[in-house]
Amino acid sequence: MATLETISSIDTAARHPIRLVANRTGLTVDLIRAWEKRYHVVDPARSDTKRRLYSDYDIERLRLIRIAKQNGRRLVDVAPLTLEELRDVVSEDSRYDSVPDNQAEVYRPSWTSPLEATDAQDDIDAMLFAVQTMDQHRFDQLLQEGLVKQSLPSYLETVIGPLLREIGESTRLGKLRIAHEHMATAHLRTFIGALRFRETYTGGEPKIVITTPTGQLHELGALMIAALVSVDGWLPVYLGPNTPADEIVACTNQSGARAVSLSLTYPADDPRIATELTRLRSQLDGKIPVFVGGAATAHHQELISRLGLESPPTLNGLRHSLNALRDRQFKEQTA
Amino acid sequence: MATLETISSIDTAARHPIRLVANRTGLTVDLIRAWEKRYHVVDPARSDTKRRLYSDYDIERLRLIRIAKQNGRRLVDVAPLTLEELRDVVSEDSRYDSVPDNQAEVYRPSWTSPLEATDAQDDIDAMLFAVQTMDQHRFDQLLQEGLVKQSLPSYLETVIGPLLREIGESTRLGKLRIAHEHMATAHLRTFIGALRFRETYTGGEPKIVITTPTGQLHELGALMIAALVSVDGWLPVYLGPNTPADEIVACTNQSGARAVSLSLTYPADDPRIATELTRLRSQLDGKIPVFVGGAATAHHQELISRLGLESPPTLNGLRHSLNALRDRQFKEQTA
DNA sequence: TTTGTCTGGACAAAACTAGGACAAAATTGT
DNA sequence: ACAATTTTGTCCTAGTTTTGTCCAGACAAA
Repeated sequence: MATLETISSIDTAARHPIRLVANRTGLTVDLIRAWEKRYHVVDPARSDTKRRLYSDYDIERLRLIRIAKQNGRRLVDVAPLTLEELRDVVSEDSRYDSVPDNQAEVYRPSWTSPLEATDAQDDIDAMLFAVQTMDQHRFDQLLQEGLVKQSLPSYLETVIGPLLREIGESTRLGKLRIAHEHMATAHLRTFIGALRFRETYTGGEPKIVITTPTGQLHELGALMIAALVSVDGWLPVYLGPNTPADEIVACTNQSGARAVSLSLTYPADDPRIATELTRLRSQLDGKIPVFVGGAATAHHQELISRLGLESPPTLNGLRHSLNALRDRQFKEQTA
Repeated sequence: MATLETISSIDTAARHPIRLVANRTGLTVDLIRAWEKRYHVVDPARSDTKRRLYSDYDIERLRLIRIAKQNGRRLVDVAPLTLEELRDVVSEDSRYDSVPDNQAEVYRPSWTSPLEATDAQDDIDAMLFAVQTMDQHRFDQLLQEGLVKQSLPSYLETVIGPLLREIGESTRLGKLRIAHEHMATAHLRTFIGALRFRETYTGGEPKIVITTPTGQLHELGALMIAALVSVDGWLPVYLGPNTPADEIVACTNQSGARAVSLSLTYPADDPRIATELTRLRSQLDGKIPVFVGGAATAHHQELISRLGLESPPTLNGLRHSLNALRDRQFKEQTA
């Protein structure tokens, strides 16, 4: 029923200029015309002065075809499909390439990684420059543009994470003022926070409580985790920074969360970290795993292993553990 | 969805000269006239000597049309639309502004609720209930829906502000746990932060530095101000909470801001407030006004008047002061 | 007087169209 | 594995339409 509604809500009469179509689909104007010329991907109506006029239906088609191409389909194959067939193709593809695991990382062709590496560093440098010149608009723009280039997980890992470290470092060395760091942090808080809303919720997702323990005031790491796990179908219960251990426990119980993730960054040697982690682990249901990550994790390795907490070395490691956990719990549930 | 003002709150009295309209919309005087001549985009009233006199309604229209053009719309298509239709068009386009990079097809729930004028307190109660039950999704939904019913300024004043106070109060009284408050705060941080990006940026806006002084860790008040002033055509330079006075000064100078706004909430009796405000006022160019607001402002009235800071009693008071300031400075500029 | 706005028209830049060229990337054949 | 072929994105030219800016002379406001 929902699909019927959706289909009927597409206006086949609305007429949009090619520029708008390019904006919405992410294709270039040239490309849209080329596709039409070669494969009759769409057949837009014309104005009385021969300008192309597209319907919502056309736009949806083009968007889907772009996605199908990204998934490796050839234009010749998808061009003649109807909208419904396109949807099927796209949703089928999306089932497979969602989670690139660590091994796939290793098998990457050699030419990609140096290219991406320099690319990412260029982006980061541009962002740092925008911060230094207090060009907020440019900063936001760069953040937004960078996201289009790659998947959210790799973007967080290769751009946002390093950017945060460089900003912190530069401020410590006096290359940036505190005001610059503040501005950048505030914008990143907004940007990363907004990422979570790109995902849809069905209501059946397993929950994970994400926060930082008492004394840890930097929330961006935790927020990145929240954005990250929602990609993989978890529903983050995000509590912001500085949450006491017993509040984490209460929240986990009330929400029925299946896991907890904590971010530790600064100060690394705060003695409260040890007491809070210990209390958390002792009060929390033993079946619920506690993940810790962040720059300060290294200072507490001994404690972490003694308490039986998990500290995946990379974001991808965390994703992997969570996916395994979700699948395992799902099996137990249905068994 | 991106409703910033509702019709009822827009003054239809025609009184603005064309220069001011150009200033506020980011269009040139010539262009406004050309649009009127060719497409009847607006039909301003005239003075007895045939000068064009624009209403707030006209200005809002022109702003929206300018945005629609940026999104790729043709003037011929948008010119005949009503303000309501324009809003729909613009908000629809803005949904596609950033091209989704993932392959999952996302169906957004279609338009759900009829806009009924409910009491603000009902909304707040519903939000509090969502917080108490840790129903994040519902909470976000309520925040979003509430915004549709009224203009952003009145929404902040009548709903978000009181909601914040009630959450703080309830937590203090033990009706809510700290975890609830944290969750609500984190979501509100994301929500209000995202509001700023609904505004367009022409490059000509006067800037205002917005933050909280050292020791004041609650940023939501400041963030509300940032969202608020951007409605009126200011560009907020938002620094987050806890910024030392000399950093505020440095930032104001580097960005060329024309005003500073500080939010004081908790703790109200922190002695650093006095020292930081004093230092700020003494180091800052005397021509740049400093606005202070927030729950803790009442505790420092004497200091504020002694230093010559401004503390408008309401958000609307702040808006008026800023609008007056902008128009005054604009006149000086062109004189 | 000086500055700003008015009308109407002229002009130039930007955007779109059609057709085709070209090179990089992907696929196929040997 | 290598070369030939096809596919695909980008770019170019030249003609048209759309859109932004500018100008001139008259009048109004400061």
